[in-house]
Amino acid sequence: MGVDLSDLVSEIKRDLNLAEVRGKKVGIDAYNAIYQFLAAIRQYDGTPLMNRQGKVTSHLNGVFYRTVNLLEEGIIPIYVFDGKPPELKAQELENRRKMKEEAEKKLEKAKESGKVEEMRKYSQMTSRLTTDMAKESKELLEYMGVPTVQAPSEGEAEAAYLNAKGITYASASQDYDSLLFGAEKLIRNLTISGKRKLPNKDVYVEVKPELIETASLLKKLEITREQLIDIAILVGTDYNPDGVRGIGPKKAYKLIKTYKKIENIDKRELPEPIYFDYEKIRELFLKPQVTLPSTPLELSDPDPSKIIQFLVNENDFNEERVRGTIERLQKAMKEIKDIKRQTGLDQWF
DNA sequence: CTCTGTTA
DNA sequence: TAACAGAGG
Repeated sequence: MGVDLSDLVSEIKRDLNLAEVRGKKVGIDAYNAIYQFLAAIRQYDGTPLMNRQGKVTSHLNGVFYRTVNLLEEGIIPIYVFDGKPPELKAQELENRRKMKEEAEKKLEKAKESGKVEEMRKYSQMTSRLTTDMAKESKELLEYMGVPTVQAPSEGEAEAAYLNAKGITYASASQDYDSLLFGAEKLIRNLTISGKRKLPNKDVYVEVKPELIETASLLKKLEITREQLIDIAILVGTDYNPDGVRGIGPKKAYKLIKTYKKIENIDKRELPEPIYFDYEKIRELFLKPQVTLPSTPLELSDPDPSKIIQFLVNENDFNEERVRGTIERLQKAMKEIKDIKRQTGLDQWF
């Protein structure tokens, strides 16, 4: 999912020192983050964490510990949740639904034959982020004192808007769409632990946070954001998942460098005609549906008893562990207050 | 993904 | 102190 611009971005991306983000707000694409938790926080055979009623709790586990880790680094996470997807996304969403159905079938087969490796692989692929899960994640963050933002439409677009408006320092997501939506800075791999499992393997590799600045990218490529969007459309976005077959990032870049925009491209240069409405897709990236938050996005004091009630009593988390993490949370919040005092950015109340 | 206890 | 295995709910 998302646009694959890794080939174009590889030259200008750089390692991010987390100290650079101390005391600053970072918009987090909540869907992107929670989905990763759902896929990754599982037992060896792929069973997700669940409470006694059998409801999945992997997302709560991920949100809770990741958020405290970020706050301990002095980073203020602003989770941005998806609203209603644009109609043009229907095809992509349908594709994802089909993929999950396929994975579910394969999972059944793997279960029948008891192949544990495959069970885990296909379980991950069946991960579904429900509206309940999004609601529960927001609820937990509220008790933790961490603000959230409800996007009218695409969360990624809203997060990019907050960044463009200077409300956040950067936008964090694994997808490159943020760049198309107008984010100034994109952080990928915003994690503290630095370990990530390789797809389909039981091997862990070091992953470091990296920073991509839109201005550097456009300068390096000598193009405009509109042209970057055209490149993405040729390659394929969530609004035209197939793109133009046979055109990858490198070829798309050459075409746009030569012809400036999609409508100018010589038809003989394309392996197949363009059948999608590229003007409408462009519009979705250039003028996405976004909103200015009605209240300032500031941290507030955590409510330990509500966190305990929710995680321990309702979702069967280990009380000792949760209490320990709440202490870390409170300490981290105090330190952030100090950073703000020192840097004169105090907007606590 | 992240935490904790164990091992070298 | 760092690397690893196993568990978390």
